[in-house]
Amino acid sequence: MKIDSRLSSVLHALLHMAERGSPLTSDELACCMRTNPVVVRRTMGFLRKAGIVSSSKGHAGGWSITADLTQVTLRQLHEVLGEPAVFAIGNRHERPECLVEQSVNAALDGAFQEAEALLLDRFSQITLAQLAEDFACRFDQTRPKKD
Amino acid sequence: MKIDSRLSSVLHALLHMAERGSPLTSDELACCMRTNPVVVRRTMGFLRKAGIVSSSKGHAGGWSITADLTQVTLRQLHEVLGEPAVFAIGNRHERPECLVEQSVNAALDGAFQEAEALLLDRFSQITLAQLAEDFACRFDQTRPKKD
DNA sequence: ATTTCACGTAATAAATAAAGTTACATGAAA
DNA sequence: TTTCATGTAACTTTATTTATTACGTGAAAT
Repeated sequence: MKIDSRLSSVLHALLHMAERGSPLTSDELACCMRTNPVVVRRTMGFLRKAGIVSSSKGHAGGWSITADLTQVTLRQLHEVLGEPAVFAIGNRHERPECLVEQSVNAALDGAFQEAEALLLDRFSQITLAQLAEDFACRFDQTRPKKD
Repeated sequence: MKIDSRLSSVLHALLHMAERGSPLTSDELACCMRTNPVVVRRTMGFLRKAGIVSSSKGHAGGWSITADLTQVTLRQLHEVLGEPAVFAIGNRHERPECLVEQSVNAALDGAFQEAEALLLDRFSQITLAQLAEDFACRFDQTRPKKD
């Protein structure tokens, strides 16, 4: 199953942008995410439309964060990316005529909806600022002698 | 994203088999599941290896349930099918060197693990017998005049 | 016996969707 | 006016699931 890693990708990009003050180009982001600059532009375009980042052309251009890191949650980013399907498993037919299949779907849907609600709730409780702080801790731990 | 609907499929098949006393052929199952008999045999083969169903060749052959419907849970079936990946979204790289990406992964993994645990817990609480009963209710509701 | 039926399985093809790539237009700064 | 960087369309690649074809095995009916 090929999974959608765009949320992971944009988070990675956003944190790098938060670390660096000046704009990062699509090529730079593509390099640290091991992907292609066009893919970066395509994906970051969703965030631009949502006002989370801005892009500028020409010399010293690139991508910058415009939103407040404490206000952007993972859930918002998930929505901005078009709320892609969360699950890789699911019903064979969405609206079956067969009563047997309707029972099966009802049972599975109930479980999936609960799990998705939990996931989105967790996503809504994590902000970019928290991730940036977590990164700062990890970074400090790699330089234990700095006292 | 192409989702794995095998769990849905085998549940559908198992309930049809529970309704009917005699064995159902792969062609019959394929017909009601709108798929191919070879796909049915391939998927049901996992359940046969797990001792949930048996198959017989020749005239009047086909698939039968051997397990107790009250003992088979959706979680067991999920395991029998090889515990396929639950989520369609995930990390870009599983073990990144980049500290930024490690922070991102840690946050996402935590949420995913909680949601998966909830889903599997729900799955473990639903038995084939419960689904069969749910179907019986739906069936009765389509024949309200029967008294 | 032998014909029919149905599963078992390998090998291959088709379908699907994300990701990657190419190409070129737009616009800003040096 | 040259260089740099984004914006986007179109196309290709890649990975994976599902579907299909083909043939083998074995059980039951005639």
